[in-house]
Formats: sequence, C-alpha cells, structure tokens
Amino acid sequence: MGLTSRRQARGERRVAQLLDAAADVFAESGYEATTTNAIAARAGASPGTLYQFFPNKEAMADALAERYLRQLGEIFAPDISQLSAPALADHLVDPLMEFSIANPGFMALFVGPAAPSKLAPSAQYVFKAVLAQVGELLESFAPQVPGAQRARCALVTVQVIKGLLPLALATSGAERTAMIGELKQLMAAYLGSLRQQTA
Amino acid sequence: MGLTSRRQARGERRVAQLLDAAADVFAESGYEATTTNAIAARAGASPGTLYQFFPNKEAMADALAERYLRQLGEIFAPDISQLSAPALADHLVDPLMEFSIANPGFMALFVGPAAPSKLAPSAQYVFKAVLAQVGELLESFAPQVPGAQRARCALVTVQVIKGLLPLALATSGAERTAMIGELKQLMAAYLGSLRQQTA
Amino acid sequence: MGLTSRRQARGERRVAQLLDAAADVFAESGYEATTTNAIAARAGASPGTLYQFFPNKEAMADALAERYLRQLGEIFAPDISQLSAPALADHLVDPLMEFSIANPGFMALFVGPAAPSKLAPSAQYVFKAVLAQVGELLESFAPQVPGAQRARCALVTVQVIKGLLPLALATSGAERTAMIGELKQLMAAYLGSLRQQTA
Amino acid sequence: MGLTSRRQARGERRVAQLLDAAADVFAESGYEATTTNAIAARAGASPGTLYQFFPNKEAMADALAERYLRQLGEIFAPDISQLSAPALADHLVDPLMEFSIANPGFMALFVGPAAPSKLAPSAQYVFKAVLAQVGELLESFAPQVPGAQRARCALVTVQVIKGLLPLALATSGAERTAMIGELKQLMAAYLGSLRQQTA
DNA sequence: TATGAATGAGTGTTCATTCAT
DNA sequence: TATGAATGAACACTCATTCAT
Repeated sequence: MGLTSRRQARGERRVAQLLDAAADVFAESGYEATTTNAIAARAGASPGTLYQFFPNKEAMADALAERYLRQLGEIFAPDISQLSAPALADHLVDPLMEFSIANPGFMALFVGPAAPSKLAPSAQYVFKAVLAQVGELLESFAPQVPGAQRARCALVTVQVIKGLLPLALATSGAERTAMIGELKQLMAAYLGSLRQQTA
Repeated sequence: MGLTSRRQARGERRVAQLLDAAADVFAESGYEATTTNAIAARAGASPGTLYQFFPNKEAMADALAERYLRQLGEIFAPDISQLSAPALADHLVDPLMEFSIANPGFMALFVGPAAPSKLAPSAQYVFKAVLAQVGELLESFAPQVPGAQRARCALVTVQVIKGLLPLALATSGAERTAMIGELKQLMAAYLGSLRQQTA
Repeated sequence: MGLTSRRQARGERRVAQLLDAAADVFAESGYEATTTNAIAARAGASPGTLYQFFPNKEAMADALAERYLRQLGEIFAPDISQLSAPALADHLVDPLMEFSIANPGFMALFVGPAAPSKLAPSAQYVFKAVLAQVGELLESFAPQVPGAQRARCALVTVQVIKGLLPLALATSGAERTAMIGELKQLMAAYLGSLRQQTA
Repeated sequence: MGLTSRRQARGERRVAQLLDAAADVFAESGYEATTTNAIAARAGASPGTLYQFFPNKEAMADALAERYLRQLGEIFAPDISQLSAPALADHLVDPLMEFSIANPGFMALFVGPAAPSKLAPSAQYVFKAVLAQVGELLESFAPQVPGAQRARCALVTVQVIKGLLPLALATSGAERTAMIGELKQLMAAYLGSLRQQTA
C-alpha cells in the first residue's frame, strides 16, 4: 500500500466521518437549520476541512443521499407478483420504516422540505430512487394499469409513505405500532383498489 | 366617518396588505426562508411599519393562519353521514384543493416543514383546525370505529391530503386532474376500508 | 378667559402630563434606555403629540430638569454660618434625600450617566444649580478657604452626594438609615477638615 | 513552534486587539452606547471575527474586566495597619488613579452607569473586586468598627472614589492635582473619623 | 391640536464560505 | 491535508423622528 492509497484511505475516512456527522445534525435540526460549522464540529473537524471535501452544504446532503442509496440498495423484496395488497403494503412500509429507524439522517433527506418545488436536490435524489423501485414493484403488482397512471400511483405511494413516516417515527411503543398499522391499512386499501381496476 | 375610524381603516388596510405580502412570500420561499424585510418590501412598506402591526415574524404567520381559518370556516359540507366513501373523498379533497389554489400562501402554512415536531406554530394552528373538522366528519361517517383509532384516521387523512396537495398543485391541466383523481381514489379506498371495519 | 388662554392651559396640562410620564420612565429605566414612545404611551399621548411640545428627547429631559429646579428652589436652609460641620452635613444631605424620594425622576437626571464628559445636558443643568447653592453655603461656612478651592470643595461635595444618594435609595429601612448616617459622617468629617484648614 | 501554537498566538493577539479596541470605544462612548461593529472596526476586524472570540457584547465587557482585574492584582499595598489616615487615603487613591490613567477603558467599566441597580455585569465584577480589597484594608485600619458598618464604609469609600475619579481625570495639570488633593483630604477626614470611632 | 402610521438607518448577531498558514 | 481565523452580507428587530390626516 503506497503513500497515495494511504492518503486516499484517510480521505475516505474523513468523508465518512463528515457524512456521519451531517446525518446526525440533519436528523436533529433538519437540513435548513443545520450549519456547516455544526457538522464540522460534530465530526471533530474544522470548517476548512469540511470544505476540502465538499464544495458546499448542498453537496454534503447529496453525498449523504448517495450513501443512503447505496445502503438502501434493493430495499424491497424483488419478487412480489404473487402478493396480496396487504402483503405488498407490508413489503413497502416495513423496510423503509426499519431503514429510517436505523439511519436517523435518512428521514431528514427523504422527507425534506414538504413543498416539492424546492426540495433540496439530495431529497429529490433519494425520492427518485425510491420512486423508481416502487414503480417497478407496481409494474409487477398491477400490470394492467397503464404506464402513465402507474407513475402517478408510484408517486402517490411514495409521497404517502414519506408523509406518514415522520408521524410514525415521532411516536413510540403502542402508538407507533398503531400508526404503522394505519399506514398499512391505507396502503393496502389503495393497492387493492388499483389491482381491481381495469385498464 | 371621523378621523379615528378613518385611521383605523388605514391601519386595517395596511395589515391586510402586509398579510397579503406575507402570504405571497411564504408561498414563494416557505416560512423559514422568508425575511421580514422581504415581506415589508413586498407590501411597499418599511420594516418599521411591519413591526408597528406585528411584534415578530411568527405573529405574522399566526395572523395569516387565523385569517385563513376565518375564510376557511366550515369548509367541509356538514352532513355527510349518508355519503359513500368516494363521495366523502370528494368532499374532503375538493374544498381544500380549491382553497389552496385561491390562496397560495395557505399551503405554505398548512404544509409547513415536513417534520411534524417543528411545525411553525401557525402551521400547527391550521393543521389542528383542519384535523378537528375531519375528525368530526369521520365520527359521522364511521361511528363504529373507536375514538382512539378515529383520531389516528383523521391524522392520517389530513397528513395524506397535506402531502399530496402540493404534488397536485405543482402540476396543471390534465396532469393535475389526474393527480387529484388518484388522491381521491386513495382516500376513497381508505375510507371504504374504515367503514367496513368492525369495532 | 379667552380661547387662546384656554388653549394655553390645555397645552400646559399636556406638557405637565408628558413631563410626569418622562419622570416615571426615566426613574424606571434611566435616561438612555428610555424611549420617547414609552414616555408618550405612559402619558396617554401619541408620539406625534410629544413632538408637538418637545423637539426631541433631550429637550424633554431639559424641561424636566427645569421643573425640578423650580420645585427645588432654595432647597437648602439659607443661613448656616453658625452651624457645626455635622449640622451642615445634615442640612446638605436631608433635603436632597427627601426631594429624591418624593421625585423619583429627579435622581435619574441628577445622577445621569456617571462619566462626566457626556452628562446629558439636563443633568448638567441640575448639577450646576445644586452646585451653585452648595458653593454659597460653603462661602458662609468656611470663608477662609480661597475661592478656587472652594469651587472644588463644592464640586466634591455635590459629586459625593450624587454618588451616594442612589446607593442609599437602593436600600430601605434600617439599612437606608445606616447608609445615610455613613454619608453624613463622611460629609461632616470633610466639612470639619475644611473649616480647620487655614488659608 | 508548531502550526498550532502559531495559530493560538494569532488568536490571542486578535483577542487582545479586540479587547484593546473595546476598551477604547467603551472609554469614548460608555458600555451601552458602544456597538459591537464599532469595536470590530476599531480592531480592524469584521463583526464575524469578533463573534468568533466572544459570544456577545457582554462577554467582551466581562473579558475586559477580567483582564483589568488580572492587571490590577493586589493593587493596594497590603500591610497598612500602621498607616495614618492621610497615608491610607494616598494608598487608596493613588493606585486607582494611576491605573485609570494608564487604562482608559477601566473607568468606563469601573464606573459604569451610575444607577447601581443596573450596572453592567462586568462593572459589578470590577466594583466587587475593588470593594473586597478595600474591605480588607479597612479591617486592618479600623478593626474596632463592627463588620456590618465596615462593609458600609468600604462601599462608601469605593463609591466616593468611583465618583471622583472621573472628575479628576476629566481635568489635567494643576487642576487635576488639586482635585486629587481634595479627594484625598475627603478620604483622610473620613478614615480619620472612622478610626476615632469607638465600637 | 392630536393622532398613529410611516420611516430607515442602525443594532447585535449569524453563517456559508474563503484564506493564510 | 488540516486548521481555525477571517469575512461580510444578511437577518430579525428597534426607535427617534416625521408626516398625512
């Protein structure tokens, strides 16, 4: 291992530290309210160091989003063509729920500012990736629904989950379980109505 | 009409202008990013004038929210006990849709920052008011659902509409119509599943 | 009594109200921290009205000072040539003490900002008036002290009282009595040493 | 000397510059009227730089007060039990006089706003430190005076010096000398009367 | 005369970003 | 590469004063 690669390794560790810190602080304060100095401090680095790796705050969010996407991978079980609507609802909700719990920063980037016109680019990034996967699932699940509508369905599905995730995560214990149940009932009803629909 | 009332009239006009300006700017930039100086400028006033009528930025948002609530009034048709689920979905979605189109600032206050924990106070205000009305509707619509769950249903319903309104408003023409249709299908399916549910 | 004089009377009443209010607010917050709007509000008037009678904040303080001086009049008992030093100390301290208690705004103007370079003009006004009277008393009390020094003595005397008045007024009950006693002991000692001094 | 210590040195120099600037501006304008931007400008820095080292204006005054106290140290000669009253007066007045001349900002913090109830915190800081030292001196000088009264004497002593320092500093040459002489005569007379007093 | 809305420069403070070391 | 001091425009908000009515 030469000098160069050792340096690279160090740089990558730094980047990881910074992204970890960013995730923490985004989770605590939201994207807008988060200051780059706070991220740097949390990472035990100086602002200058942060800007050596990221040109600006937005780039940090983007990089964090990319990292989440890599971890997210194929988050949804792939073959769901035989699933019932309630089962698909479970398959959609549970993984995102678990991932959000395991990665507190994720929700901040996924949910982002609610007004869609000015989603932070990173939020659009995550959103689109999840959207694409959901689109594929729906293609298997309700192939008779025409493409244009299916895109809308996926959009609605993701937006609904995005809207209710924070609500569920804001509670805990039995209340959280109940909220998740409600979300699943909603999704199941919707997906069921989709499948029944004729083209 | 005496001097006093003429002056009062001027003051009220100013307040209205300021609130209009606030609505505009909130709609464009969101609550957090909106600066009081921008509101004042938009209203053709100086910062000092703004602060003669409102003690701070939050108070502006609150006043705007209150104004919306007054305009909103009993936005939903009251007696819906005989409605089908799809009809109720229409009754829920349409008025909010129309009001949001007519009042661009409304959505900014209704939707607010997505993380529910730190909604601007005014956003909580609007949210709760709508929530209360939806709760009553649900009581008529699905009386067999127990209170605790009904509260969650109302929450889910409002949160879903809140999440999809911006999506619909961001589009126009046929696409918007389709999005609204999708939202209604979602709501109808959910409400239908609620009604079928036994206590 | 014609229209004119009735108007004058009303104006004088207004001035008096405004000065009363100014005295109150100066006493509560000090000269610098007092806002003209606060004075107007306290007087039940509008800022515009205030500025109809006084060109600016400083002018209010001046007018208030003048009013105090008129009330103060010949505050010190005139003929004290036969007094002992302790008796003169009493004659100096007691009236100012009483006047300060009866007129809370007085101290704020008399004491003013401590740095002498930037005494508010009104403070200088009161200060000089008191200084002049004390100078005369000293002339009777210690005629052998040359004029230049006597001016300094008067200055020292007034400045000392000015410094200790607030300290005494800030306390109450036995502690205030003790503080006043201490001040008198100080003054008596000083005056005694003056009289013994040979030119 | 490593990078780190060089940077530390730069930071400390900046802090010193900022405090110097603050002392200047406080001396010119007093604590309240001093603006942080003026301090920054005087120090040749930007507002942001000032706030990198001090969280707010008050903290600057506190830091300045602390610096003065460190420089002040044990300003009064310690063992004075054998001194005559006039000698003690010299020992009290001279060091404070010299220090005030050498450090123009000191008086602004020591004297503060005249109303004792709302001394800037830093002013209270300096005041209390000086008060404590004077209290000790008095204990040596007039041990028969009971504690409660001695506390009052110390208070009176410090307040008197505080009141007359600015008066002396506002003059120069022979007039200043004379003013200082007058202050010392006052103090000597007072201290003499204290010592003669029986418990 | 009286009102109170209107002004606008100025306040303390923040923060994304840059730069000298 | 890393530091942390430095920047400066911007923010929410204030207040002595003016002005239209």
